Amino acid sequence: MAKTDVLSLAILGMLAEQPLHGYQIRKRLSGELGPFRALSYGSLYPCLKRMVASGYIAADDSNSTDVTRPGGSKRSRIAYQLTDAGTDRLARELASSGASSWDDEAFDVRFSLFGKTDSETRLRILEGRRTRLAERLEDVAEGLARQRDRLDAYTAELQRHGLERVEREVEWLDKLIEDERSATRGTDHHTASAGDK
Amino acid sequence: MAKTDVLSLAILGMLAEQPLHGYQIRKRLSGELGPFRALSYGSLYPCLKRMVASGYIAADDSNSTDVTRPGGSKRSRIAYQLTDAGTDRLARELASSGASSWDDEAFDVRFSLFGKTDSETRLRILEGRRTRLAERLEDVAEGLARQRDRLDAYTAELQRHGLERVEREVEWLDKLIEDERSATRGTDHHTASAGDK
DNA sequence: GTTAGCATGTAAGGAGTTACATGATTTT
DNA sequence: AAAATCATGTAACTCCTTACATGCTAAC
Repeated sequence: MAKTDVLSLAILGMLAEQPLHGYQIRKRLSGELGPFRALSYGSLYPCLKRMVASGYIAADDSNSTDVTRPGGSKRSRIAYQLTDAGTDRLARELASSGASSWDDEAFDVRFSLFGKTDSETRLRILEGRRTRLAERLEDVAEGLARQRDRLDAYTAELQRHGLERVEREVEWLDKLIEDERSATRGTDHHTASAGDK
Repeated sequence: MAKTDVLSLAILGMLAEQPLHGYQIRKRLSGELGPFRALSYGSLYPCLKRMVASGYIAADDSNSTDVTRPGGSKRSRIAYQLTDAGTDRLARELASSGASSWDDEAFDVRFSLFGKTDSETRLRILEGRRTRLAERLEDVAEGLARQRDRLDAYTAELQRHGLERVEREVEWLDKLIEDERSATRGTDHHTASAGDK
């Protein structure tokens, strides 16, 4: 288990704020995470089903308050909400930078949940992501050096642009890391910081 | 058919320069396209197989020049090269901005083949890509406006950063488009052009 | 002589998409 | 009353990765 697929984590985080039904989850997910992620229903509903089966969320199919029809089959709108197990699961997930939060997608989801994450973990994730990008940078630079001559102008430009993009993301991370550190110094530092490690 | 999967296009383009064997193709592919694409063998070899079956490439399993062994089974190193059909296919693919070249991945591959693409097609692809990104920009801006209040600081920052990234890519494309246009005016325009700039 | 890297492949499976199929509710 | 949009779901398929399985060749 523990193989937290990214989607279910995002859903857990979303349901922590309020119960939602599938259709709403999809819209928010699409909006919340950058210009990415158009997530299809064919992906979402089976995931919700699995999560119900695992006991992390409960389907509240109350067609409810208005039982005019004998068959009672209005059927639309199934609201999902976190169970206790789901709340636990989310808390555990949020506390550890567990199953690789460094991939592009996983990082975005983790980052969008930073509001519910403690500052130590935030820092760990930001630094992990930074390390990962720095490695990529090295790989590319190395690759470039090895085959420099064989590259036509367009391929070289593509490389340059890709490199630039990653460099900018590293700068972004550096800024965030710095902010995080100064915020920590200011506020919730509980153990004295004297020292070594 | 016609459903040009990206990988096979990249391979066609690569083999147009020289015959290569699978292992080499993979290394180049990994290097050539930005910091992306680590492409596994489990993906590559079946694709090569399909392409052989379709007649676009030929497998030259010559263990050849050195037939000391009676069984002749050295087996390593299968060089692939374009067939006539493959050359045709590549030419057709390169001439049309066919099956959506606007996705992130497809665009990168198409761009890396710009050296073999005529300038009209180059322009069409660059502009198509630009349009696609501008649309995304609109979608995000709209989404942002609609839910502005419900966003915590981190999610908002993620959005902002995503937006910035796309904006930069649009700028990059604008620069390329401009270059492409002025190059066209300068050189391969057969109606004269005494240039200013 | 053993490790590291070159070289080819297959099988199982994950994660998602498209297309389909259905029906309720709101807006025009 | 028609059209748009809300709402849920399934089945088939695509594309890719991981893990496995094999063997050659160069370097240390």
